[in-house]
Order: sequence, then structure tokens, then C-alpha cells
Amino acid sequence: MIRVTRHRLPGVLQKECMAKRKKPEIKSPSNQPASLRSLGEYLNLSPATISLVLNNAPGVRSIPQETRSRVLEAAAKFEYRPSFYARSLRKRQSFMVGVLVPELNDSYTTQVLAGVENLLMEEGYFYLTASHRRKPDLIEEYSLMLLDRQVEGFIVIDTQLTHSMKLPVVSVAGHREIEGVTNVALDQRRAAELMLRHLYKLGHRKIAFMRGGGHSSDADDRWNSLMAVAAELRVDVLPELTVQVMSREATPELGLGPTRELLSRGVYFTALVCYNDLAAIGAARVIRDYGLRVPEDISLIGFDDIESASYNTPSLTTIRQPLKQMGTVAAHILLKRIRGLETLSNVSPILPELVIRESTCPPNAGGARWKKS
Amino acid sequence: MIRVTRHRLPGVLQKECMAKRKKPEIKSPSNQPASLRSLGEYLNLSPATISLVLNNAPGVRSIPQETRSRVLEAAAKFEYRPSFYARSLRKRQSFMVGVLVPELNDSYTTQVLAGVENLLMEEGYFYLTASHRRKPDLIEEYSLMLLDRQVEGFIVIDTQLTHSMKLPVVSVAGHREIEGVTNVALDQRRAAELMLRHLYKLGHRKIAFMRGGGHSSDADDRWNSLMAVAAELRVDVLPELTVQVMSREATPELGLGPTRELLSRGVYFTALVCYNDLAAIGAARVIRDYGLRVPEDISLIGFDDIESASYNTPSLTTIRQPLKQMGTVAAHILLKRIRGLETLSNVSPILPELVIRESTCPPNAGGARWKKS
DNA sequence: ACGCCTTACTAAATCGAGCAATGACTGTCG
DNA sequence: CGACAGTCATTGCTCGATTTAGTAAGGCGT
Repeated sequence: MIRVTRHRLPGVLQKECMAKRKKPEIKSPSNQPASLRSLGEYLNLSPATISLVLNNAPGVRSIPQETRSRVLEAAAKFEYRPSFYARSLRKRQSFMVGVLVPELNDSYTTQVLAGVENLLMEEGYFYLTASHRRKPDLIEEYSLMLLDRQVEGFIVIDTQLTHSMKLPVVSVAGHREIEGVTNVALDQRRAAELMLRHLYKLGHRKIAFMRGGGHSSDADDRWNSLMAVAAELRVDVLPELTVQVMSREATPELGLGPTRELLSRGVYFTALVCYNDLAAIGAARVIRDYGLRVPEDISLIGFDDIESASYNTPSLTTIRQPLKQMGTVAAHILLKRIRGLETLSNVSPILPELVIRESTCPPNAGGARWKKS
Repeated sequence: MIRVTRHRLPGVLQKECMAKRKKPEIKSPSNQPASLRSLGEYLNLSPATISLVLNNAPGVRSIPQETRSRVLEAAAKFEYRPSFYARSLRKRQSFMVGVLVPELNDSYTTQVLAGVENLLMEEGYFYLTASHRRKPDLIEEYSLMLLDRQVEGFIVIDTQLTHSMKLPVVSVAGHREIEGVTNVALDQRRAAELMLRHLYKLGHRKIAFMRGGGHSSDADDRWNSLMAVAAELRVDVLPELTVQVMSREATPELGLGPTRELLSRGVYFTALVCYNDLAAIGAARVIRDYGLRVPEDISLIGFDDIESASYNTPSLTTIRQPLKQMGTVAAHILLKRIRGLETLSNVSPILPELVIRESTCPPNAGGARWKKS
């Protein structure tokens, strides 16, 4: 009876095995991507051992330093990279999250996304994006597709979810309160304070307001906060000095109609709080056409700090949402939730920032031109 | 000796097997996601059969209609969705591509991305994005990470690749010619023709030029095309009427210096071809400060059609790159290449579009104000 | 000489799907 | 009665990594 050293046997078996199947010759490095098995064959070790060493798994303690370095060396030599799929299949973790956005070609979305990406990358996560163009059925369909792909959670940006999901969800600029969805939202109250306090300090008391359309979910919130702060500062909000955005275009046209309406009423005011930057750019145009100057006759304040806000003449004083930061925060919370550290509520609202540019100054700065026309 | 009907046996075996391992009870639908096995257990069929039916595989012919519908029904009932990982592992296909971009928060990139996404979604592909902030080592690192995740190809946007990859690559706004990389590029020649012909038809002959800085890879191409077309139209390109962008800021400041320089030379001209929209916005500002009007005294033409181009006063005449379409085309070519229909060369250049707005008009439209200051 | 511990590993199952190769049974024909 | 075709499925391996439960060899103690 022939005895063979036990732990040499597998090597022999494996070689026979290799002969049976297509033989990879001398295992040229650039042939096939290295696998645990190919490394095992090369080193005359089992795949299990290689796995143990490479993952520094608990059971590795029993493996002598010398073997370890042999493994490490071989892994480096053949540029071993574990198969993500095999690993994900086994560990039921994909290190991916799904991101649902209304539209990719939109600076709000992409700024948030930039923040999201930053944090996810740092943590070794990737993300899959799907843009649903605000169609509920696409939201549904895409979330299922992302679920199929084993995302571990969702970040939804400016997206109307209708029901809760089985996975953790963090929503940026979301409105509804939904079970299992953490909301990351701007502190609208603080934004209103920044706007009105700025105008108030400059000396403005006759302030006109342009209210957002009903289609935007932010609009009501923003309006209510504005009203609350105005009351606090004892600034009158006169119906004659209040107009509402009607259209839902994403161009400065937005501000044209309301501003014309306002000026045509002939009621004196020194500052206009616009619904957003786009509207403010439109408003500036109308005011100039009207023979008045911005900011000398009328100060203008916007919201969002879009790119054009600083390119415009005059450049706009506005409220900036730290969008990138909001993305980072969202990703951070999501990962926490994925890892089981519940952070369902208690998300502190994001603080906005006042950006002072050319469109605001003290009232009547250049000598009143009002009533001239 | 007991004989059991052969094809009942597996059912029994499986039941015993179930008893040995953790028994999933009555398989409540919302318990675990359904798998081929769980469906098989439920229907007393083997996973293989289920797979056959659901994939409509060749071997399915031998399976009677009745069994098929039973399978289909059960799959619907338990909302069976195949595991992407298992499938990808087996078929070595991930239905994912990698997208490398310099920066997410950039409208050029995201417009292209929107096109890419559109087409990929239609074809059932997703993509993983990584933004490398133009750092070569990050480009390298991220492409390896994407490779790990089994992407089937790459789309790179405005990204300097240094070497060829093993996978198909399509580059948008890429410059270098690299083995295995298909370039999707704008037809700069055509763009130059659109710009100059437009000015020429309006009657401009004294045309000033603002050249791009050397840091942009597009800049030289664009300049050469411009020169070629100018020669063709017999339009003089005078050194006195040529300036160069120096800074590399991404704000209208870009156009300030060059335009001041140009005006300070005191040489008469009626139109200025700007390097891009940003520069044109800056130029417009300087020209107005100088006491001249756009477009009555000086027509201005930009490039890119950024959002602010239409918001600006006056709005800019410019060249639009069909970025979304470029993204679509890139994705289309990539998928073709992934599927093995080689489309390495012969990619027709993308045709730009002239967008006529307020910043151009015939020369001396409002009566010459030149030399007034 | 016997058991027991340590060292250094390995076998085999698992994740879920996909196939190629087989089987078992039924019915029919020579 | 036996061979053969046709139905209706099943077995068993594969993809590559992870993990648990081992096992063989050698050393040590008594």
C-alpha cells in the first residue's frame, strides 16, 4: 500500500483535473484574469487558503508567514482581482446604491450628485443612476430594475416617491413623509431669515414678494417661512406688493409676467424678493426696461445661486443651498442606515448661505428715479 | 426492493433535503426573494426546468404547454426576478458600462451623460460613473475599479486617456488617437463655417477674433478651422484684431482681459468671434462699459450654447454642440462594439448647429457710435 | 505507547442561474 | 417480446469567492 503525504495529494489531483479540462499551459498572466483557483494551481494550494490569506480572515492565524507572502506575491504577480460578482453573490452585498433623479441635465441634480459620488467613492461604493423624467411609472420601473441589480439602498433627488421601499432610502429635496425614507432638507426658515434680515439691515421696509407657483413643492414651504420671518421683523407684506409666478418654465421668462404686473400697479417699493434666480434675472430685465435701475431703485434677491446668478449684470444677491454638501450628507446617512446604524429621524436641516452680490444695496441709493415713468 | 416512479423521486429527495436544512415553511411570498430553487420546490420541478421555461431556451420544446404556464404563473405569483449577480457570473455579462468624467457638476458632461443614459436604458444597460477631476492617477484607479465590476466597456467624456484598454472604449471630446478608442467629435470645420458665413452674410468684413488658451485641446482645432474658413471666404484675419484668452477660469472673467486689450488698440471692427459663450458674456460687458452697443456696434458670437447664453442680455448668437446626441451616438457605438460589430473608425463627425439670437445683426445697424469714446 | 494539542492546510457546501448531457417512462411498431 | 422513438423532465457541472467543519502530520507530555 502506497502512502502519499496527505497535503501533496490535492496538487496531484488538481493537475490531473487540469489535464482533463482545457489545460491553461503555463498560465500566462495576460491570458485569463487570475482566479483563486488559478492562483491555487500555481502555488499548489487550495483556493480556500488563498482566500483566507487575501482576506486576512480569522482562520488565517494558522498559516505561516512564509506561505502568506508566497500567496501575496503570486496575487501581485498575476494581478489578481477578485470577481465582484462572485463575491456579491456569496456575501449578498453589492456595494452599490441606486440614485433616482428626475433629469440628469439639471444643475441642481448634478450638484447633489457630485456630493453623493464623493462620499460613496470614499467608502468604496458605486451608484447606478436612472432618470425618470418625473413619470411615476418610470420611477416604479426603475426602482425595480435597480432592486434587481442588488443595490443596497436608494438616494432619490427631487423625486416623488409614492410608497415605501424595502431598502433604506434617503431623499434630497423630498417633501412627503414616507415610512423608511430619511429626508435631507434645506432649512427654509433660516433661508427666509437670511433674505429678509439682509434687506432689513440695508434699510428696506417696502418689500415686494414674488411667490412661487403651486407646482413646486418647495414653493409653499418657502412662502410660509418668508411670511413668518416678515411678521417677526414687523415688515408688512402688502397684497398690492405680492405677485405669483404662473408659468413653470425653466427660463428667466418666469419672472417677466409677475414683475410687469407688479410694476404696473404703481405701488412704491424698494426691494423685490424673487422666487428664484431665474425669476430674478427676468425681473431685472423688466425693471430696466421700465426705466428703473437695479439695485439703485429696486434691490433684487434670488434663490438657488444658479450659475447665471453670478454671470448676470448685475450679478445677483441670492441664497445658496449647499447642494454638494446635501449630497454628501445624504450618502452618509444612507450608508449608516445600510450598515444598520439607524438614523431614520433626527436629520438636522441643512443651513443655507447668503451670497451678497450687486443686485442689492440700500434703498434710494442713486437718488429716486421712481415715478419718473 | 422498492421501486419508485423515477420522476417523482426528486421531489421526495428535495423534500428530505429541505428537512435537513432550514425549512422555509410554506414559502411566504414576501419572505425571501424567489429563486429558481424556491419555485422548483413549490411546483415540484427542478430548477433547471424553471430556468428553461423562463428563458425560453432551446430545450424548452420538450416541455408541455401546461407545465410552462404553471411555471409562468408561479413566477408571476412570487414575483420572481432572476439574480443579476448569479446570471452575470455565469454568462460573464454585466449589462453595465463604465463612464469616466472629469467632473459631474458640469453642464457639458451632464448633457452628454443624459444622452448616454437614454440610449443605455433603452437597451437594458446601466452605467457606473466615476469622476476623476482630471487626475491621471484617479483615471487609472477608477478604470481598474470599473473593470473589477465587470463593466463591458467604457465611455469617457473629456478625459485624457494615456493608454488603450482591453475593453471597447468610446471617447467624447477626446483628442488623442488611441488604439481601441473610438472618438466621437464635433465637426469643427462645419462650426467655423456656420459662424463665419453667418457674419459674412450679415455684411461683416472687419472681424475680430478671440482665440482659446492653449490649455484646451479643442482650442487649436477650432482656431485652425476658423482660419481655414476665413481664408476661403477671403475674410482678413488681422493680427491687430486677434487676441488670446489667457486665464482658464470658468466664468465670464475669461473674456474681460482680451476684450479690453482689443478695444484699447482702437482698430475698427464690427464683429467679434469669441472663444466660447463665457468669454462672449464677458466681452459684452466690456463693450457696453466702453460705451458701445451689442449688437448695433459690435456683433458677438459665442460657442457652446451654455444655459446663460440665452439668459444673457443681449442673448447670444452661438454654436450649439448637440451634446445629448453625442452621448447617444457614443453609447450606440459602444454597444455595437461590445456586441462585436466593429465600428472602430468611420465615425461621422457630429454636426454643430447655429443658434441665432440677439447678439448679432448687420454692421452699423444703429448708426455708428464708434470712435465716440 | 497513547492521547492530545498545534500547525497547516483542504474538502465541500453555498450563493443563484444556465446548460449539456442524460434519464425514465409511455406508447408503438415489427 | 424487444427495440425504438418520443415526451418530459432531471442531474450535475460551471461561473468565482467565501466559510465551516474538518483532517493529516508532527510534537509533546506522561
